[in-house]
Amino acid sequence: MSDTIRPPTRYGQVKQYILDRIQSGEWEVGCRLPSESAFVETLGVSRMTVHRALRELTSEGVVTRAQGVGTFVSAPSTGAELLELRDIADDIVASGHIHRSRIVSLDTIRADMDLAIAFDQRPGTRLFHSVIVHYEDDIPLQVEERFVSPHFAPDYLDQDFSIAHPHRHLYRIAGPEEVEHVVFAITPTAHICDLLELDAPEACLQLVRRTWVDSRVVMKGIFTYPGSRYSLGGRYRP
Amino acid sequence: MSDTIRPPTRYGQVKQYILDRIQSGEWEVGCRLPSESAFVETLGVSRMTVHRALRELTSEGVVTRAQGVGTFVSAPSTGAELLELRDIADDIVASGHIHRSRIVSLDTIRADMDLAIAFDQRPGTRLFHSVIVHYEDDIPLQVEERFVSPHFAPDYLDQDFSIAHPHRHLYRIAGPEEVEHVVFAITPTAHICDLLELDAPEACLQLVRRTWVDSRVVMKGIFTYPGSRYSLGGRYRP
DNA sequence: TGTTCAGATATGTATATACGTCTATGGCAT
DNA sequence: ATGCCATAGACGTATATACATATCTGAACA
Repeated sequence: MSDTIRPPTRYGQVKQYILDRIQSGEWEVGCRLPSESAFVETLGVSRMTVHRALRELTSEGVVTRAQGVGTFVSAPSTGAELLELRDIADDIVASGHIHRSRIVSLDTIRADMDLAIAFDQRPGTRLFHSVIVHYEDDIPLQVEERFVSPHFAPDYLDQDFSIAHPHRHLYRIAGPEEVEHVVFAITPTAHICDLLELDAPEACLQLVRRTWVDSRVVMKGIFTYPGSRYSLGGRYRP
Repeated sequence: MSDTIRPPTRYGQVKQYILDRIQSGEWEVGCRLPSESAFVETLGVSRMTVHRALRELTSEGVVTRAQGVGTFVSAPSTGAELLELRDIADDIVASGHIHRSRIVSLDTIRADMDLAIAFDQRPGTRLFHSVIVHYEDDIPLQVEERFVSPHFAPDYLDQDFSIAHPHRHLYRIAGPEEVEHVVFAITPTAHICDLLELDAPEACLQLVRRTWVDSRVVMKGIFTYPGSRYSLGGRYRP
């Protein structure tokens, strides 16, 4: 229905040039893209123009970049990526609302290779896996988290639970596709209604809104965090 | 808990400078910000740095800009802004899924001043107000829309409904706060389960994901679209 | 009185250039 | 072999400059 029109701006054209080659399969997932300087020579535009195109593609989740390394084609979103987020409790408190929370389940798990890379730990390290219902005022929001913490004590289990700061969290949620600007909305599901034993399902209807503040995708098994001790090894095809 | 640290980059400092003044009330909602050139003289940075700071603040919903006009402080998000989006049906088809839809309700309403400005119409103009359930494959997603269309015929009501292209749509959804990258996720609610007379609520649990592609906020009563016949008049305080 | 048009202003884009920072690599000394 | 270090490569940021485009304003004009 909608023809793919040629973008009017040059950085838009560079974006389209890259998207076309990813779409056609010429540049596969995990494949290293030409460097910014190479694009400059190939396309005859300035490096700032290339940089802007690549920066936008990064924020759109199409490519992943690392300073000193290069640019790589991201894996297409499966809808269940691991995203690193700020603490939800802080967000709720900072926005002037009352925060409570209740732990539904809390276990420890052993990190597989993906989680180990994501957390910059060794495989087999014990991580916490929790399902927590956060309340913004009285509105419930179920969040599944995996995190690692040396300060965690199991007797928090029956108390109000506020996740301390220095931990790194990975929230498994619906993942990003190509977008410019982000809002994340969750409506409590029927499942949550049952979980909380709410007899008035209408109380669930009010939207609980949370906002991403850091949406960098941790590409499972493909990419490491900046500063990670893990080398990229031979995973990429240059 | 979290101290506000001074951003390391200059454009980050410019962003913080502006955010501080908005936070302190020195620059109120609707207030016109200094021009890029003015920031250059005041802060002693280059215009490109100011431009990048303002561009990011725009994508974060903090300010609204218009070429040839200026930069203005956006209204804080109430969580229910009017956003202009691309057609959901197109998104579903373009992503390779099967699209169906069902109209739950369809009425006409009279445009109030806000809607009139948003649609670039006169107040009192008849608009359509619809509640439609879109299906991505078999996953339901309820969407409330307001739109104006000369081509619309009421006998679409019992058919499959695919919204044609030239219409302008305004989706009332959870609105943006400060974010960099956007994902929108909706889980079908208990209300939707009732609406669709699903007896297996577990079928509702699967996430329906949609992605924003155009998230420009239409500031109600404050801003007009580029190209609108409506002048800005004296609404702003320079 | 209403219209047209030129100029001023503000943002949008593009380039060239420079420097900073991070990472990977390979050589050298231990 | 192991560790240290210099270097090259790649991305991140910042500036100065120029031109393009959209909007508003006010003066000239019919």
